[in-house]
Amino acid sequence: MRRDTFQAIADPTHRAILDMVAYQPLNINAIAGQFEVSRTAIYKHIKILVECGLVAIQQQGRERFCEAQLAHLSEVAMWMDQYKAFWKTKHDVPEEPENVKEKKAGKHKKKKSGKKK
Amino acid sequence: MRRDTFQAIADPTHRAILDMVAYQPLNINAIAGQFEVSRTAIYKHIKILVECGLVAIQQQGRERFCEAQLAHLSEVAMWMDQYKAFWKTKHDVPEEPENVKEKKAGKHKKKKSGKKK
DNA sequence: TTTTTGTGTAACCAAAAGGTTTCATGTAAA
DNA sequence: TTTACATGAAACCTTTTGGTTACACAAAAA
Repeated sequence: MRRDTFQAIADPTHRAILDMVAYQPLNINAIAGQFEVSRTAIYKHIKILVECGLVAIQQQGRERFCEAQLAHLSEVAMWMDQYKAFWKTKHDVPEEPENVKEKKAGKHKKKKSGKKK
Repeated sequence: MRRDTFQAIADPTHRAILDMVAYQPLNINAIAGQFEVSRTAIYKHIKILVECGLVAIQQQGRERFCEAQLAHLSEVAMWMDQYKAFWKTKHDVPEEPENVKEKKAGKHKKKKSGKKK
């Protein structure tokens, strides 16, 4: 099971949880209540975030409050920093490469000799 | 199948491929030759990167050269930007978009002047 | 021409991801 | 105490991921 910051923020649910607790700690039930899936499923997501160091848990009575520990995002930031020149100098609307359009249009299409079975 | 930039860069193999082709296009065999796993496995990774728009493919004869299209990283950067305060303040590396123009391709991180937060 | 090289893809497989239900346990409330 | 609540975790299931081998085919080389 991969447990790094890149993997952690790859999951949309993880990002949603981080968005929720970024500015105010919430207990686990409060977080789970915002999602369609079960509390257990959300609990597993939170557990992963804790293992990655992106969320810290603070016990208060029988409740456990999750608070964001976003410093670990710097790992991602540092990796991206080396490529910042490739997208910061341009506008922030990325262009779609031709190959992607072809692939999305249909896999049977070839660039040159179009005979494929 | 998730096909977004966050998911794309979550995979260490994907990041390694991007690192390889960031500054020079390489054909698929050349990329696959750098990994332990089979060419087919690497091909699938490249395909995902193409579908995410992070790699573009340019055909030359029977070879297909992969080149990085890192503009899509801005999606990740924009999400992280909102939390920059949580980890940027310790390094004190503020952003100043007006001064970025002299930045060229390269791994050098430049110190910039100006205050954002 | 024939052979080799570079690539695309199908079929298959094991492991991991991501969900569920169920139950155990500690704390708070009645 | 008894009950309700908040959480942790086990057992299980289905789908996705990430790999393999085998093969097809076009382009380059011999």
